[in-house]
Order: sequence, then C-alpha cells, then structure tokens
Amino acid sequence: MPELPEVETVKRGLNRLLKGDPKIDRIKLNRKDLRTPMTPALKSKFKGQPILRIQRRAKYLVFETPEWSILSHLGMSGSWRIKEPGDKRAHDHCSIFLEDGRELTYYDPRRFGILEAYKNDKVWSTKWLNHLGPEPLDKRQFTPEYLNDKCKNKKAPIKNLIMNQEVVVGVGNIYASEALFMTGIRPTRQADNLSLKECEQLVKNITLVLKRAIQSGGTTLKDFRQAGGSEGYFQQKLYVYGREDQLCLECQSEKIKNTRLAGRSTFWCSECQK
DNA sequence: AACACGTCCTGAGCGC
DNA sequence: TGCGCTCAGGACGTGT
Repeated sequence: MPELPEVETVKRGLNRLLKGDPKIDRIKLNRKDLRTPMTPALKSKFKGQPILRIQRRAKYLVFETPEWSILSHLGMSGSWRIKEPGDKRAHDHCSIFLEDGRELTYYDPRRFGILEAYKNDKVWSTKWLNHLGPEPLDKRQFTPEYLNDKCKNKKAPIKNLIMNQEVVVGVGNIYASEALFMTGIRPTRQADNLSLKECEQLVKNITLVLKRAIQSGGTTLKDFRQAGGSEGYFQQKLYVYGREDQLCLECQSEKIKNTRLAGRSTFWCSECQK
C-alpha cells in the first residue's frame, strides 16, 4: 500500500525525528523472516554509528551512516515509529535503539517488507534498486516523450505499464487508478494506443496526484502511518479508488466500476474514461 | 521480448 | 459463537 507519497512522507518524518545525527546504540532483531531474511550485518555494523540522513529511491528508504546503509521497503503494511513508553505491539520486528534513549521500531504485520544492510557504495546497485526507472517527480527524466517511447509496441494495458517500476517508479495500485481517471483514459487501454498528447496529460497527472498526496501526508486505508504514527488523509481526496458502485464524482451519472487487471483491483468510470 | 501469473503474509470481513 | 473462505497488494521469479 505504501506508494511513493507514503514513503516520501515517512522519509520526511524520519528526517525530522532524527535531526542532529543521533547515534545508534544497538539494533535488535525480533524475527528475521521478512520477505527476505534481515541481514546479520544489521546487528553488527551500526553500533555507535550516527544516522546521517534518510533518502528515498522509488518506494525504498535508505538510512545512511558513515560506512553502512540500511535498505528498507515497507511492503504492504510496514511502518517506522518511535516507541512510546508502555507501547507494546506484536509485529515490531526490528528495534533501533538510539544513544539518546529513543527506540525506533519497524512494524510490519504482513511481513512483505525488506530490511537489509549494505555498504554505502553497494546499496544503489543491489537487485532492488539497479533496474528502476526514473523518479516521476523528476521533470527532466519523466517526460511525455519518455513515456510515449515506453508505450511503443506495448500491448499491455496502460495501467500495468505505469505500475511497472522499470518504466516509472513509485506508482502503485491506488495512484495508477487515480492518475488514469484524472486523464480520462481507461485503465484497460493498450499502451501503444496512447497518443503523445495523452502521454503528456498522463505524465502531468501522475506528477500532480503524487504531489497532492504528499501534501496530504499520504493515503491511509488501513495500515499506513506516518513516521510519527499519525494517519495520512489523502483518502478523502480519492476520485475512484475504493469507490466501487458509488456515483462518479465528476459526471455524477455513472457508477464507479471495479475491474481486475493483472490481479489488482482497478477503479474507473466508463463515462469519464475512454 | 513481452506478458501472465504464482508466491510470500496477516487481519478484516463475510456467509453460514 | 466460530469456522473457513476470500481479499488486499509490491515485486520477484518462473512459465508461456
């Protein structure tokens, strides 16, 4: 569920919470079997190291210390939080104890997330990061011409294409439906059927919806929490996602449909999207 | 090469 | 009340 806006929100929150390069006292792993096993280096390489900054690439977070980095993906249900006194929860799989006494915990009931340690210069070339497409908020990389080029000879539905992290990163199931609705394009349209003009509008709307969602602190449907623990509120601003059988907010005449595409729920309006 | 689909996981919601 | 089923989906890996 965490897509780019949610991960960006967590990143900003963590950078606020971890201002002043707080040092790590120790890292405790409660259970190691996330989607991939947590690496042993998590326990051994961070003692006494200051957390310099937290960066985001696609839906991944990178916690940087002088020599080693922690790579974190929130999967479906992951979140980072400072533990409050008396706060006891199942599914806190990892705790980073800081020298200032705080405990930063990784919580992830469904364990689809990943938590791994790499040398700073290696983290960017891992299999997780090395094949990723451009950042959608980077105007120079994610251009209408670029998307149009990626659409060429692609028979797959356009929604699948924009959710493909090799084409553009950070767009997941919620914002793909939203951006296509905003652009008036049916999610099922064959990608190579889009005109350059439509690609232009789609690029614009992907960028727009992601920026708006960041401003709202992300979308909380169930699990997502900001780094401080509070919910996002972009769910109040969704046009189609989760609104199956409800009247379209734009045309006020058709009901929102839910079609399965590549195994994912896909919400759209048959009146507004062609 | 391009695409479809299975897989991992837990909790919520539902029907009976 | 409680059981069992289905669904939610990010991204890799495998099969066609």
